[in-house]
Amino acid sequence: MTETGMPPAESTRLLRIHEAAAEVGLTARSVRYYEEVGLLRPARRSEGDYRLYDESDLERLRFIKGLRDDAGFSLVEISRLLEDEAARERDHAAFHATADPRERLRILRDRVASFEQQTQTLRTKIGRLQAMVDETEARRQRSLARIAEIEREASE
Amino acid sequence: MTETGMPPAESTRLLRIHEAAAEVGLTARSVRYYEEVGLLRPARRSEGDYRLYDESDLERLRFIKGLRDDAGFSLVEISRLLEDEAARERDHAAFHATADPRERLRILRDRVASFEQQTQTLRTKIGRLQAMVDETEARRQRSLARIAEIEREASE
DNA sequence: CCAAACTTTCACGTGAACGGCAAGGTTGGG
DNA sequence: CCCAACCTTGCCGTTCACGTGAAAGTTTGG
Repeated sequence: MTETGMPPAESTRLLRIHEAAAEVGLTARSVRYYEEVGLLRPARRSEGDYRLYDESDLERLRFIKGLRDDAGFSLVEISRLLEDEAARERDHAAFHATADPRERLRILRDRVASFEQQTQTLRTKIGRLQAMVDETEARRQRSLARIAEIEREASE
Repeated sequence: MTETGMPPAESTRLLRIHEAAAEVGLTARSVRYYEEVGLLRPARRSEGDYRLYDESDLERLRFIKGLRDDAGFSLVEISRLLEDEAARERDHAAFHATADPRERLRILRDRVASFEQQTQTLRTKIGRLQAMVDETEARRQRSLARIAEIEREASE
């Protein structure tokens, strides 16, 4: 009996909350909190009610952390962005539930629209940041101009 | 005596806190708070101790609001970015205090370095947002590919 | 099978970023 | 000079995003 012990070599390895949190750079408390406020659907549970996370959960956590830290979105804003994500997941299920190509096309087109909405939100933010960069650049240029001026005067 | 009443036709008109706040889209409470935590140097005061703001104060407030709302920086982060700004202002004073071209050049070069630091911080943030856009774009592309696939199958 | 290490829920605590109110002083038009 | 409409400094309240126990149950290596 050399090959009996392994539970079906599961899809992906399941992590408990501290492992999962560490993996994506969060704390267990944050992860529970995100579930509490509805950013995450309730996680799967072990026999003894421990939360278990798979790779797709980690991806979602990374996405949330990215929006929070990198983009500076509030959890409410993230929640709005993730509603689209949730809709996409529902669509994903619906997609596999039907074999009708017309229906499948409709679902996919919705997904595309949803992605476009998301990039739009992000690009708006990028645009505002870029405006600030431009302004700072302009001020830098003015300083450079004054430097040049002084150097010109000095060389006369 | 037709031209006596005007107090020196001041540099720029001075606004009281509510006017100034409204002008830049903040609340008076926030402005006082920003002063309290050191984001703003204490404002000038009127005879009766009312805070008075000029155009340069408004610029600073707009800058803070931009970092807060557009960039999503915390006040602590903004504070760090504004330390540079404060240094620039000190330099500005020092600049006008000296007539030595060599000294003036040094001050201006510091300013330029400070601006470059600031754009660097903002660009880092833009980069992270761009990465998220790219990822979303990639997912959109995959959906488009599947749409094309289904349409191809349908046309056979 | 037992102890150490992890987990659960519940509940209260905390720092950031203000909101709102009270009790007073200031300004400016009439 | 007066009064309505502003402002001042406290100071307590609130929301968000968690931190930090406490008390109890679960997992796992030895």
